[in-house]
Amino acid sequence: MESPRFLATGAGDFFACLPPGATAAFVLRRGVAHNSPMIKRNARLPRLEDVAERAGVSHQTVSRVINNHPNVSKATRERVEAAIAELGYRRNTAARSLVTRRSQTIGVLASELSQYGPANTLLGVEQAARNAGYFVSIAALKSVSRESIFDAVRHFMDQSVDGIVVSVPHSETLLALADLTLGVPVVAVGSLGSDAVSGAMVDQARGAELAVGHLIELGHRRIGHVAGPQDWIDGVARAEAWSATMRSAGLEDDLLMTGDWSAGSGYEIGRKLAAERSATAIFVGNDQMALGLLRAFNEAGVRVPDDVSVVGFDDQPESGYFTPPLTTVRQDFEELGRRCIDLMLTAIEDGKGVSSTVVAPELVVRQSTSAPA
Amino acid sequence: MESPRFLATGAGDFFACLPPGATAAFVLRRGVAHNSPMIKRNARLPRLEDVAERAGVSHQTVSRVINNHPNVSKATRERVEAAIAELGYRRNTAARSLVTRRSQTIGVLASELSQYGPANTLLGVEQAARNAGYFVSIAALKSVSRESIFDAVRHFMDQSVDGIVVSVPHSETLLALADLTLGVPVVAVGSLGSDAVSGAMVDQARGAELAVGHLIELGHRRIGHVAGPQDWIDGVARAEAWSATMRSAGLEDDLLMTGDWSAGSGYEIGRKLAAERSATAIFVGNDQMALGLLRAFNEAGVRVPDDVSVVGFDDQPESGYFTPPLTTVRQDFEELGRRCIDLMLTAIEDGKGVSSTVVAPELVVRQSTSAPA
DNA sequence: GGGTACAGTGTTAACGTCCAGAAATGGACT
DNA sequence: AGTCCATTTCTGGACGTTAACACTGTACCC
Repeated sequence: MESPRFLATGAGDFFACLPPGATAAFVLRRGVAHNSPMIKRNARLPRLEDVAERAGVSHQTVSRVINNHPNVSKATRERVEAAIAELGYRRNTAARSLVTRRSQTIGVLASELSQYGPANTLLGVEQAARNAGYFVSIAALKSVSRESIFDAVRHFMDQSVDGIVVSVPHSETLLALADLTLGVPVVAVGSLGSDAVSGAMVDQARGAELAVGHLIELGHRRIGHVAGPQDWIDGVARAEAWSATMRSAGLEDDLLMTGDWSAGSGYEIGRKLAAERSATAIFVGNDQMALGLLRAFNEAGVRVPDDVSVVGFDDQPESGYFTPPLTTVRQDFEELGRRCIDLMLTAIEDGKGVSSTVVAPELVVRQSTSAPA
Repeated sequence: MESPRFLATGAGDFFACLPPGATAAFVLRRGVAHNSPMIKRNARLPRLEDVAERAGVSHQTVSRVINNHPNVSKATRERVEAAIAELGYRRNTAARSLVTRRSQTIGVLASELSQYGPANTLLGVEQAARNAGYFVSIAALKSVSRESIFDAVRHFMDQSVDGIVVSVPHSETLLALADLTLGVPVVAVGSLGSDAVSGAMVDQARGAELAVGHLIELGHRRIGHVAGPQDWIDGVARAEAWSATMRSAGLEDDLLMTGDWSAGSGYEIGRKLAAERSATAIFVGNDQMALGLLRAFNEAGVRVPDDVSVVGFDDQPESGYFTPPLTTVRQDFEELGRRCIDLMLTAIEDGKGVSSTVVAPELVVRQSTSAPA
């Protein structure tokens, strides 16, 4: 390695540009503008041809080795692998994707990322995708409009992603997507999808049923629901399941209010509820609105759970520390992400059609619910 | 357009494969496995050559148009632009990046994404990067270890990203990165960086000073601090600034406790504090731990703010709805992301060296603070 | 011994873009 | 008309990979 033709420190190392004998730390300390693009431009990474030369084979044979083709003799394979390790060769994604028309990238279209659910869904999706050897490109929407969705999709198509995961929790989004024929698989997460789009979701109906069932079992008869916005898939699903569960138990489903998921809207609704005192229990669409409710009740002197029971939805880490600790429905977002990528991979790799999968929720009973007075 | 050689519906449309006269929706409804990879393989998108043919120029001229080279006559440019629009041409990223050695992609290394701060930082970074015409690739770390950081960095290098944004809030991470010479710019977000890495951060010291200063002004003398973990950059910075502010006001800085950011740890510490009653005010490292504190105080009959004042840090959306509404320090994460991408772009495009930038925090006074009894 | 079969390898040609240099175009000036 | 220059346009490689096909040599069969 006296006069290397290209920059590579060997041993599979991708940290280039070290003068012989110097540690990486040394280089940084020297005050060299290591992050100037210069270095990158000067650097010439080893390519198939270089590996081939070193191993004494053709570049195609090297390609076979790195792609695990069967028709390579053991001896050759080992020689090539040694050469790869020595040179620290790494396959050039751009060249590969130019010729294969595959980018090994999955685009994730997300919104509401500052909320607990969507953020954790993203986490699960990213983990699963990277494990499967895919890159994850993200487009977060500040506001959900047809325009911004199309923008993001165009962005992804420019990148020629192999598939798009849509984690936008509005019903409208799915409709907007159904109008596109993209040429790549689309998987919705947090929705069952449609006849055209695969979907992975937590079973919202079952979750609501668990929550309302719990209240009914405790002996409540007047159970209200604070729904999320009705342009959200989850908002609708939970409201409908509340309604269905009430009716099948022979109870009235007339105490329906609608918030916007925020603690603020929960607070406003809570003030009204505290004044009316029409229900002995409230099933709230998410934990944040439940937090607002609790605050309003506390201010108005309504005791939870003695006067009114409250159940939330999500089980955020904080929910166990509300005043009082909140009974709620837990969603396993990581599992959700995993399922979603499973669907995506079968669609990309096996060319499978549309299908959906459902993750079971779980009721977590804490201290915000009890039998009615 | 009787027998198009490649699939494109014209009018800048990237939704391919429509038979003439059919709407996209129609195609989907037909039950065709639209998301099978088949369609993609069959599809042949227009390229420079196709546009050139249509406009009656050479492919190089088209290239000049899309890259805004000056030496193209107005007439030619218009003809080319028309052809581009008609064919719905979009530049092939892989081919471009193969030859330019630029991927137009920024890698974001993130962790703790389920927490408010990091999630919003990501949002800001993504927004700014996409606005600047970059793709955003994400690698989320489940656990922060040298191993997982190197994995993620290798992942990014395989993708040949043009730069890496590091949003991992542990001090250790920066150290791990300082040991690498990557050949691409690295910008830390949520840290000032080092002599080798640029950084953008919210001014934690100023934030803590605002919080503690507010309490001192109200007349408090015994002010405790519930710090975040001391392997977190923010945790250390806030604790140190609390200490410095106390001492420069001639007050003791001996009431220091350490939590782990969670409401749970805040609750535990809150129980101890409620028993001891050693402080008249507590500056808590983040809003979640403050929530735990409030709950512990409420259980123990300690009134906030009458008996003890509490200040948080972050200003999450819920914090205004705690019991009582929390006085806290707001961080503008979006602005933070913007600054971070600014640094990145100058590093990538102008080859500028290492620098850092600081975003000012803001004190939000609500009802959890008052003068001591 | 000539044929097939097939594992193992090499050769050549794409993929779609950008870059350098060459070539053409059109005035302005001799 | 011829020369020169500036502007505009074209031609011919790269870039690093994979795919298709061609070529060896060995094993095995009739």
